[in-house]
Amino acid sequence: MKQSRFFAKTLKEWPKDEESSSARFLLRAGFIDKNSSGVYTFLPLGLRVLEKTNKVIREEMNALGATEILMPALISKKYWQATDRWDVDVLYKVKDSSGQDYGLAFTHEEVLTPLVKKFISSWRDLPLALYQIQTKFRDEPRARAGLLRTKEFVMKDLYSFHADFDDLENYYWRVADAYKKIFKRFGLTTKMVEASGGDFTDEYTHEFQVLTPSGEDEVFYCTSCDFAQNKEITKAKEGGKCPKCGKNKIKKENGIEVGNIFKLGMRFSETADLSYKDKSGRKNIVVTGSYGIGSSRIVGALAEVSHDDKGLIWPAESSPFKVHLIELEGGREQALKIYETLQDAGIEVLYDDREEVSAGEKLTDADLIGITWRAVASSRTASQNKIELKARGDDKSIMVSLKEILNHVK
RNA sequence: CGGGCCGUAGUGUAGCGGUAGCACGAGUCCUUCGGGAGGAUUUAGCCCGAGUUCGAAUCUCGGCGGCCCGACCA
Repeated sequence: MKQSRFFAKTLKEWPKDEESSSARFLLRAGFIDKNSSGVYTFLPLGLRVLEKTNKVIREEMNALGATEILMPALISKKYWQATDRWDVDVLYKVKDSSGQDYGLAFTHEEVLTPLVKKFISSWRDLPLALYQIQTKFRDEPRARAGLLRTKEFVMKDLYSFHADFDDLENYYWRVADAYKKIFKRFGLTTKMVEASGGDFTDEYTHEFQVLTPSGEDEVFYCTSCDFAQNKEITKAKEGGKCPKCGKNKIKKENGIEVGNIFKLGMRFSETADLSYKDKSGRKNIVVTGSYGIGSSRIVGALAEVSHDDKGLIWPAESSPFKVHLIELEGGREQALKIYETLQDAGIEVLYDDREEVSAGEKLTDADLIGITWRAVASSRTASQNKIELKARGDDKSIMVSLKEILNHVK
């Protein structure tokens, strides 16, 4: 992709009013554009990061044996009434021209449960796991911090259906492992934290929290064992005794919730009469679980956690491009050759071919955008017949040949 | 939804009752070219409404919008 033709521009100034560093960087570097409070456009750079995020999530969901579907966002009132959720505060309500009421989905149990009812009848149909990656709407009383809390956001939601609680339990922990793997691939360090199940279950649920001072949740965890609980439910105190291992190693930190997993049990299936016939022909209620990952929020969390004073630093799996190729004075011929070579090798490259843009500006932009690898071609590098290669997080660059560059960045 | 701060060219700001200015951006031309270049020239603005006043970007009230704190957060 040639940058001269790319729909993205960095801003010379910091966006005014924004305090959250992820919002400041994502806006200034041209990843997103604010349309109104809590509502954003994903510009090409931001969209690429979002798609990378979704790609990783898809791979891990498919590995769990889950199947992808896409449900509607516009949901007729009757579905919300069936679960008694037409009047929840976060539901956006709309009317069509004939006066029909709809709610914009903030979650999809209402759609999913009646859907699978049409498909599940026998023990042979279970277990079943379906997921989607889709835009959710929530009438947040207070959007904040760029992509971290928005009114419209992209979320992966997975729902599983089981013959009994044992099977749910087993699957639940498999999903937990998949989640850990996903966040690890993003380079995000997360804590799996016990939290309240809200209206859904008396049992604890688990949240995946990225620990950072700017997170809006508070997490109490033990530095000696794996105990971790959300402030909402914990009895642990900072510096106090760990209820699990007994040591005085409780620490308090803020976190960004990037995922959660729920054992719904029979909460929705019972009221919806979602059931199956077991091997002896007896009717049983289906046991369910639901599992979410906020993929647009992950983009925000990555920006929040991974940057320096010059700009963003994308981990390899999230970077909008693999290589940012910077052409400086006298580097045209060399740059074109690298560009072609990388493209032929299937490596995504953003080629800064802009003319009449100063070297300083190009390099500053590259730091701001934060693509994992930066390659510079100039008269200086051309004379040595090498390319200057630098990882965004590193101070030092190395001189490599055209062949070597492929080994480094692939 | 309570509280606070704030709305001036595309962006960032100055003006604090009396001719709306600066920088960046964008356009044109010349010179530059390894860390947001220099000169010339052009372009573009007071969130909306009411009130006070001879006169309002400026004061008052209302609305709308943004950010932050809190409440809320399937």
